[in-house]
Amino acid sequence: MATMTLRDIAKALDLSVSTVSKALRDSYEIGEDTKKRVAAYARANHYLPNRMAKSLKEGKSGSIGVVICSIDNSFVSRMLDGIDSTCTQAGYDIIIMQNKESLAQEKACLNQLEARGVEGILISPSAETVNFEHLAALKDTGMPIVLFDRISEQFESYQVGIDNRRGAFQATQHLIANGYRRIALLTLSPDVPFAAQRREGYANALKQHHIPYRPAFVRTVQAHGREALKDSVRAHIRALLDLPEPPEALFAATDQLSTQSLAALHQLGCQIPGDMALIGFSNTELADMLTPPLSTVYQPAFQIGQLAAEKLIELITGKDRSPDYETVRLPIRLDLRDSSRPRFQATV
Amino acid sequence: MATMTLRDIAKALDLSVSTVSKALRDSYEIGEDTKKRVAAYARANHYLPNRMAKSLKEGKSGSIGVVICSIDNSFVSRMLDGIDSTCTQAGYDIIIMQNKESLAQEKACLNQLEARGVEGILISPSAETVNFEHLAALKDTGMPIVLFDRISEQFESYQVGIDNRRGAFQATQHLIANGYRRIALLTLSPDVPFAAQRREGYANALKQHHIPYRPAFVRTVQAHGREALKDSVRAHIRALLDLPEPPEALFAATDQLSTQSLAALHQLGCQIPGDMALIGFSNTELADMLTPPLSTVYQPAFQIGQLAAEKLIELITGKDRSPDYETVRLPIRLDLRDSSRPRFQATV
DNA sequence: CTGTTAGCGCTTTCAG
DNA sequence: CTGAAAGCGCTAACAG
Repeated sequence: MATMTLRDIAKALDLSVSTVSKALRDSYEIGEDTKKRVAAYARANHYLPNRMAKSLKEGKSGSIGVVICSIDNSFVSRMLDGIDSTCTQAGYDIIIMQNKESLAQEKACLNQLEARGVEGILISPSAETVNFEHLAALKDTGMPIVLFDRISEQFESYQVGIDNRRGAFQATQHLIANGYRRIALLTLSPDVPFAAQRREGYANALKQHHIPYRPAFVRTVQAHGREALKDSVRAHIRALLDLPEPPEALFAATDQLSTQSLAALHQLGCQIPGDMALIGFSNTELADMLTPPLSTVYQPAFQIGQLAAEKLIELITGKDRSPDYETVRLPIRLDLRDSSRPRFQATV
Repeated sequence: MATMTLRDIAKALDLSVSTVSKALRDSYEIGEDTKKRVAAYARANHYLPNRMAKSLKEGKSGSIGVVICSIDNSFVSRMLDGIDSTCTQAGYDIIIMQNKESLAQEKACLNQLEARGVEGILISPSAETVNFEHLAALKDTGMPIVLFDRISEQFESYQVGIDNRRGAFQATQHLIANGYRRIALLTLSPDVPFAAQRREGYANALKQHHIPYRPAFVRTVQAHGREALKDSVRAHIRALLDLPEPPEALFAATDQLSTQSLAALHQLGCQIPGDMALIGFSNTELADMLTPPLSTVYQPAFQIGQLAAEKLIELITGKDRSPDYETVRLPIRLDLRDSSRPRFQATV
């Protein structure tokens, strides 16, 4: 009773295996009555086709690999939800692997997925991934790949994310519009493509408003682990506050960085936005309820996941006939709240 | 160059397929030099064993199925991280499926996973899952199953979660200790096992302190979708506030319910804890930074995931020889903050 | 309309 | 020490 196979049901019904197979797949070359008998027996005995066998035979696994930095991240899990929703609908299931911001791990994930026979890969590269040779090699193998979230201009492929330059530009410009001129940036290494793009957006906004770019105001967080990152953020913020002329506002260029900045500022007894205004990339639904309500650059996470998955499925099923690669940049939304309220405005 | 098989390498090295297979698995019956040649060629040509074939042959897939309500939930994703960490270490990979709180979906997930040949299943049942026949049937098939998070006393199996009764008891008792007597409960239907347990804990605490149980104070949220849930929470809270004698404190018995309650109370212009104290089940790292800082019943999510996965792997590998089922109930931690600060105490 | 056959890539007896 | 052969469960020609 363990697992029922086509042969079992063929034997029971005194048919051949292939007849049963075809009957189950509703082939035109099988008689109605036979189909019914087979279907009835299968249902009654809870027959489940063995997908490993089917996959092996057909050379298709019906699954899609997804590589992300960490599943324990609200922004990421929102994207995963989007990915899952379109994949499930299309009949694919997904195998999720975490690179934990390590290039070595990322390669291991990719190998696993390839060995598993996934039909395509959705990947948001690790923070250590500064070149894309391993992905290029995989792509040359014929594996459909779509980059999402952490997109890169160095790598030719389909990509879905946001316009990082523009998002960072808008956030910085918003601070400027609200009267801040000494604006710090907390971000990741410029080796990380999306971080470099956000850095540019920040710099461009300053430039456009004739505000000098001060290297001391641009802080690069290298740490990745949960605790290490927390400590690093705190150290950077303390360093900013200790500057002879400290900044009046901070733009945190990452989801994690934003919430950790808020925490660190609290811990250091810093008034927001009185002592330091704050805006960050963040998708937390709790932004409204934070102290103070946190201004955020909101990314359409679910939609990014959906679109990336749709694109990948087009590639897999060969619906995509276009010769060129395409990068979809979804618009961000600026959710302005108290943490970046205009300078010198009376507190409500 | 697409995918290299054992046959390809056998042909290239003028060996037989079985020799190559054995060489790669370092069999004692293969000569050292042959092994080296094979290994070298395999590495040089980026040979990856086809896991579908291996799985089919061995009847083992090397994968574990995980069913959760929704991946887009910080508590869940934390547990998933725990699961993934132990599974990856043990060489299993995981296939995650969402039931979206629907029993029908849950069954579909289970079928999928079974067909995929997973070697065991970790499941946190949907809110609609009030009986466990489908799980029992699957278990009788020989499929190792471990319930996590949403554990049930109706279903005999290995389970890992928290002591819901005790957690709810402690939370309620804390409110009582802080001077609140009119305490409302916002929870899910008692048909949901863990919700029933929390309800009991709440009731027991009241009873032990000779506080009457008022049905009007116990609100059951039926909705599940993101928006529907939000609306439902708001409606319930409004109803509570509109009572002739409204409650002074609220205990929200779920992660989602807690944050939505906070949001709703804000929206309705209610002071916390002045007009209504609040404590909730929640794992958000942002609790400290909410307005006001939110008192929470903190569950060791990562550890729940880890333990459940460890147990499952023991079952799969047959290390578990104990005849009886076991339910591990991890202790919760009460993180007390301002939202449930003592009644009549001066605001800081 | 139904059955026979071959084979997906791999592991595993069983012979050489 | 190496190879030939069978078979995991399924599908897809190709025959009947």
